[in-house]
Amino acid sequence: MKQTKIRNMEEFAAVSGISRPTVSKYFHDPDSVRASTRERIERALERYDYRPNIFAMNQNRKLTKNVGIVVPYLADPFFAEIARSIEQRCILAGYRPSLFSAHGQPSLENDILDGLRSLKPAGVLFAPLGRASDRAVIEKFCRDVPTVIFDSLLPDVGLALVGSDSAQFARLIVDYLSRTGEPPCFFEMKTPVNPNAYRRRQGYIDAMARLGEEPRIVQVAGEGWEFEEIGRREGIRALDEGRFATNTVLCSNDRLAIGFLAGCYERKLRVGHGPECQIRVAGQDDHPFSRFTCPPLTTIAQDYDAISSRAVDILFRAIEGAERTRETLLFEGRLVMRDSA
Amino acid sequence: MKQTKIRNMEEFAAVSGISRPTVSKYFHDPDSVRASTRERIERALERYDYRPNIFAMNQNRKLTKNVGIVVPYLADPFFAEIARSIEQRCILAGYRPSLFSAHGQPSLENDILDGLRSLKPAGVLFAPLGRASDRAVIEKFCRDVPTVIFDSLLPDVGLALVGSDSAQFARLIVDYLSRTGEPPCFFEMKTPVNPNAYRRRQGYIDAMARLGEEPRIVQVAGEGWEFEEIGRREGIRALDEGRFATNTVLCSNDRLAIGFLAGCYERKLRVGHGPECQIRVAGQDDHPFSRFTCPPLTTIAQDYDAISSRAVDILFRAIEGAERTRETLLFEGRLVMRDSA
DNA sequence: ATAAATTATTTACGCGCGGCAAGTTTGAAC
DNA sequence: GTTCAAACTTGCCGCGCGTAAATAATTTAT
Repeated sequence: MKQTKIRNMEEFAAVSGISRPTVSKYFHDPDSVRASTRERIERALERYDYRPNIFAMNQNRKLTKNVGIVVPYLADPFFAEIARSIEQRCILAGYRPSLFSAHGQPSLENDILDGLRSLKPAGVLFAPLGRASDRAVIEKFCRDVPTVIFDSLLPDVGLALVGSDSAQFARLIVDYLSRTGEPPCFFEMKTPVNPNAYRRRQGYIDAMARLGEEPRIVQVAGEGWEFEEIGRREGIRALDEGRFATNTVLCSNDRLAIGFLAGCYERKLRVGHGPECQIRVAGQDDHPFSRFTCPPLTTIAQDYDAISSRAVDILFRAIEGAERTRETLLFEGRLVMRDSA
Repeated sequence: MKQTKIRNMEEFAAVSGISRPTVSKYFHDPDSVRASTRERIERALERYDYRPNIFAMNQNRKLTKNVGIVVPYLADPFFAEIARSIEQRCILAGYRPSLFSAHGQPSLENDILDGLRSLKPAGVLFAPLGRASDRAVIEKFCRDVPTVIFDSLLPDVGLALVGSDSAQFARLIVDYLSRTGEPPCFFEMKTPVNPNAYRRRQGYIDAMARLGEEPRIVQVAGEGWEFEEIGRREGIRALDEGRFATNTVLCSNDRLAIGFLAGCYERKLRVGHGPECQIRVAGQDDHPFSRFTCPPLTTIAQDYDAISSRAVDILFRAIEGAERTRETLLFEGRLVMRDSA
């Protein structure tokens, strides 16, 4: 690397022997210049440590390479994982992802969308808070910025909806639980933050109906995103009140199940499918921690990879011009049998 | 809000009846203009939906309002939580935080620091990967950009080091465990990713020495950031090989302990301090999930709030001009007694 | 070889704002 | 009413790059 400091594209163009507009074109898309030109630029790039000023670049570009990733709650390892996956894919595709978390707060979600606007993003991958989200704000945002919605599937917004097939999840786990023991009760929050929760409840009801079983839903109080604590505290309460009609509990999601397991432990209930066990517990999501609970949690694994890869794919296709009508993509889950049920 | 679209600061200055340079000054710091002027601008701000072009702003500003937050592994809820806390504080202070995770990969960490440069950040709050970090890269970065290091305290870099007092952590938990039962063995990875781990080991050795006890360190194999899996798998192996000389195990951190608890469960060991229990397990960190393990994990709570608030504080003081020598701030932990020990 | 198509270069301008310097107004203290 | 510093205005340049149009060079096709 030479000592001479390159201050701007002008100087870099000079040392590479190419005109500035062509160099600019190269940085926009390296394949848009002749191979010989590209080689000369890249040779200069190796000798001099130059990179375009990103602020000057984005100032006039019609379409930036910025991509926003917005999740509702980053302290949930599920979202951390999917955000990581999406982030990597964006980088591979040559974009600049920026990660944001609403931290469970609707007002923060609005602020994020608002701030995202000034980044002039080429597109956004957005998992909304859900029920608490400000529909009007999101609708307006999606009208202005190409947005793929994932996880929390708000109807009628964005380029596409990418998530999991709640009905299939429910069939899979309800069938399994019923086949191997008593049919499950469904444990959930009365007013869940996530619209998926409603689909999961309905999925449970339908799956039970298919088996000719009466649905047994146990709804508990609790607000916010501290699912584990709600699962533990309200799970204990429900256990004490004898609200579970069978010895099998299907939790609306893994975090609730993790809390519920802690509650079972506190009440000295043996959890699992062994002969000496008193209760079976299952979750949904395959949360990163669910294999380390005691006992390890039987659950339905979301297809992280498929969701992130398709969401990113759809966004970039849309950005690169392919007009398309709004589509909804639902991926199937996989039964992960562990010891809890 | 009026219909007239404001295209730039010039036009906004016109409708607010203030000159553009003064408006510019206002956006840089609202308190730097006269109260009456500020009021006129803010009235216009309510009527017209204008905000400065962030790219044009940052292009020429000597000091941007950008702040980088870099953590080693965002899928760890500990880092997600502390990142959240830091992020909020930055926003409150009027800065624009950008969050990055190295996802456990040193090359990605380097890329992040590299990319951060082009954001011209006013400052960076940085929790390095630790042992795997590229010292030379980090040193160079810290020379160019005001950086406060937290969590993973790499010596001799950055404006300041903010973290936890490992020696005090060890004294607290070792004293407690020894007072209430057998003195603890220390369970850790042989080649931990985090330099804190070395300090924790040393803290354990010193704390044992103070009590006149021989240190009993159980080191296990395992690379990377999947601590829970390492704790489970290698914990089982160590148990099977009878490597724990006492019935009490202090894990280097909570994630390892969470995995170790899963291993104990698999080996049907009763964990806790009750009379019928066979083994006691403790961790360090007060990981968000540690109160939902079975049994709930006894641990030492890191002072998240103090760490994030002081780190941010130091950074902003430094940015705003107060020259200071490098300082190291270590916060004490708090013993969190739960059922596991 | 020549014509036609593609790709580079030159030239010129604009983006939206920061920042400076010189002059003007404001408002509080005397 | 005067004084005077602080706050404001006017005018202008620069930042680093995008982009467009016209021209020139190169490649490909005929």
